[in-house]
Amino acid sequence: MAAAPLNNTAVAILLVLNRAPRSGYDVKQFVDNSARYFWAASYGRIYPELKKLAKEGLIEGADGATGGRPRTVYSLTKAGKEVLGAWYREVPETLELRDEAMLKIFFGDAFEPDLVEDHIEARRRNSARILEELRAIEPLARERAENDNDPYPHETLLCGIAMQEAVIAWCDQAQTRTRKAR
Amino acid sequence: MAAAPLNNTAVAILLVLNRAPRSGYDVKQFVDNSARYFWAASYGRIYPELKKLAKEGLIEGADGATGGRPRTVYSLTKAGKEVLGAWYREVPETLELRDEAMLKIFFGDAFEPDLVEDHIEARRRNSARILEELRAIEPLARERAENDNDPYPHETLLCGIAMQEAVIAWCDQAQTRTRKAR
DNA sequence: ATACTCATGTAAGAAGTTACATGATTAC
DNA sequence: GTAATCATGTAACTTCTTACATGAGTAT
Repeated sequence: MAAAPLNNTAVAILLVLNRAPRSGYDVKQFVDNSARYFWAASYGRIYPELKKLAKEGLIEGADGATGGRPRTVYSLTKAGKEVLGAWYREVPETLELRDEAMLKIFFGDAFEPDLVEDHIEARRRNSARILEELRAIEPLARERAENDNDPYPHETLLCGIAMQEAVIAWCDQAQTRTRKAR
Repeated sequence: MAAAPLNNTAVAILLVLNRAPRSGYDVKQFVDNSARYFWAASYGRIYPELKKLAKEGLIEGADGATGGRPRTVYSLTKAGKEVLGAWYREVPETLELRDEAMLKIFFGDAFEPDLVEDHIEARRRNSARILEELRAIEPLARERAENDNDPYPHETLLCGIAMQEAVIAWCDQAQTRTRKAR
């Protein structure tokens, strides 16, 4: 069977399971607590995808029930590691942004200036909130980077911080400039 | 009939038609040439959505054939303007990013350092290419902002430039830091 | 002539969200 | 006991991409 290309959910699952065996629930938690700002996955896709990957032999499930609570813990198979390695080597990479506030600002001329300013302000608040969250976990991430000798999660966090700071700075400048022009 | 919430394609269509009547083809062109970096739309969604919006009475089509080439030019109805205005006033706003390079970098520890560096480099090139494109159209956008007395498209362009610059700066720093650690 | 752009559309399938349903365990 | 969290899943629906098909006009 030809290797079907890995979808967004599949790569997230394989990457997470490559670190350690986990349940579907835990995969979702891990993604939410780490890659959430640049990669999303929902239960509605994770569970079907786990079954599909298991059927294809890229992962395998084992019973990991804790007490009476049923639980399936999945781990990568050798085939799964190979497919993941091949995917990792590929270079053309998705880069998609969907930014509704920016869309509203772009088309702002057709609406009242006050409304546009609200959206610049909303965009600012959104970035400020994310920035706060990122900064809150940054010390821990830095510590982990040193302890585990793995700089990458911390580095991507720094990228997120830099991006949010850039947007916030722009919001401030844009507000000043457009206010002055009124 | 209760107002169905506007989807991503619908808002793009309404915003574009609110500026001036256009064909489906032209809507796509306009979005591609302006909002492309933070809002995407495909023909496969635009044409069905045009019919749906027309059926709902938010837009209406008129024959705009040029010679023997058939063409339907759509324009916003009064109802469409109202729905668009209501949408514009809403504040909770989608903000989604899907950044495959960042995902690969995050999970880089499980792979060879050279590969991770390739992905940082790829991410940098990607942002550099976008930045070049944005900078190329910036002078024209600035001129238009002054002539049309509409600062917003130029402002969002400046935001895009700032974001790309931030990512590029981070790529440079991340490469230096992770190389040093090797 | 031939290649490109204009212009509209459909079919098929993948991907995705959201809401719902179920039940166990744990912390208060 | 009750609320929150752990844990798994499905159903219904929307959205979206991609590929294909068609044909007219335009520039070389």
